[in-house]
Amino acid sequence: MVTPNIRSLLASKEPVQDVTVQGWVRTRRDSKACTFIELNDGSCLRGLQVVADNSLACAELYPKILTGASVRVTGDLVTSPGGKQAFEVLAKNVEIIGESDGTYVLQKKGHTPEFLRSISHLRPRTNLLGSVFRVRSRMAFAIHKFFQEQDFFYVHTPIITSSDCEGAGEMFRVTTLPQGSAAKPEEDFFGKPTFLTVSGQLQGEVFACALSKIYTFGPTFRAENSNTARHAAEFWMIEPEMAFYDLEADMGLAEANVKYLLKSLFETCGEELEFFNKFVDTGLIARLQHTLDKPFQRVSYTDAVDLLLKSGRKFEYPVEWGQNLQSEHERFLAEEHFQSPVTVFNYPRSLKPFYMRQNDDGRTVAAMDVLVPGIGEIIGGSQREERLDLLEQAMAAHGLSEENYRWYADLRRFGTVPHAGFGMGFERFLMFATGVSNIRDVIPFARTPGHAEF
RNA sequence: UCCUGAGUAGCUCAGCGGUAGAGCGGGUGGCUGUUAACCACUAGGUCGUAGGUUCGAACCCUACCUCAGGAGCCA
Repeated sequence: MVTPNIRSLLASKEPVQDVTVQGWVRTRRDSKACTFIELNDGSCLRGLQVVADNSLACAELYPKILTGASVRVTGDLVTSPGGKQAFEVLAKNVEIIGESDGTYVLQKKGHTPEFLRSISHLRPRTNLLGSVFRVRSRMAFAIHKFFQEQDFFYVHTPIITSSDCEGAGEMFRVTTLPQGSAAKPEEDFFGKPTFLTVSGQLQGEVFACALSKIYTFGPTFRAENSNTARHAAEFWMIEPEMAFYDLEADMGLAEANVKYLLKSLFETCGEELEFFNKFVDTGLIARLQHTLDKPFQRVSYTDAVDLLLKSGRKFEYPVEWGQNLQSEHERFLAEEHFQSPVTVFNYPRSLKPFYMRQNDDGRTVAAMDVLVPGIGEIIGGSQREERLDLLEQAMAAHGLSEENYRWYADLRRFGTVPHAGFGMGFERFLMFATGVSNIRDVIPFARTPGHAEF
């Protein structure tokens, strides 16, 4: 039996006879002649009010209908005399599918995100996490739409890899050898050391140099001991890679991508946005609207350093050409100076990985980072070095073996083309889109140092 | 990994050297087309763990554990 979800019932234009609805009880209130059940099935933020008269045969069950119980209700969808909802279901029968008892920890009062993290198996039933995960699903779909509408092909790059996307971070080892084994890597399952991927970029380049425009969208793993609200050991990344794109075109695509997603967010997640704006971050909708309406600011790394030096601001870390921009510097640029997302480009060569394209000045590479207020870096990308001789020099300078990266150099050896791409952290984007300030609350089951529950 | 702060009832918190508290949630009763319903009663706690100081410690000190915020690394 398939029953209509609450979302579709609440969208009804008129009363409907004989409906069956199923869901979980958020709360029950007794009245003299009837009981009121607030029913939610996760199909939307709002719940459906069920009114069950005490004269029904099922009335003896009412005391057992506690918060968290699952019930099946048959009745009529009628206009509600109460002020807080247009429709309600006047029950003819209420059936308990699964009971709940007084030990069910979710109350109708607010819970802290920290407590909800300790019950990851129940937290999707809350308004906050339910909203986050509905948004997550719709944004994932919008990402595919954005790229597919522009003739990008979705490529499934490997999860297990033997190549290190240098500069992306520490890797998790994948092995079938017993713990503490002294066996050589040649004796391992794959005959060589293998790892969980830190990026699909290098393999993405293979396909961009064949299908022209591709994207990957999948899980990524970093074994960094990072303990912050913005890092997870397992996260999802969107990585487009485009042949015949230069850095300018790359930056343009990154901006268009973010704006497309925000437009889709406003169109498909209105209720959730209102909820976040009310309970999570009161400046959220205004900030997203501003991001959508205004062009992203662009500034070269060199100009950004000048801006920081001339700001008259005292920073904890000194600003110096050739040094990484620190969090406080990025925050100053995005939150105070530009007060909007800002794309910083042309970073010092010494700060970046081997595959980024060297600029004519000899000291910078065609790299770019998109910084957004409140989160910091949300996108990192570059034009790739397409000139074989320069790529080989860079590999040598980074101490990479020619043999391991021969396949990568082959892309330049045979029909090389200018190409570029970027990576966007999906969870970072969701934090920006929802105002939720901890990455652990925008991913269903967070993996962070010391934590891999479920 | 470093710095800072916090751990008291199922949840959110008050108490900060002298008998362990409230609201919500649970139970019982009442009232009521209610909507974070309301009213009364009630059950529920080795005050994170282990040491120490003190006549006396939830409170002061030390170590450890856990969590949070910030930093580094990055997406």
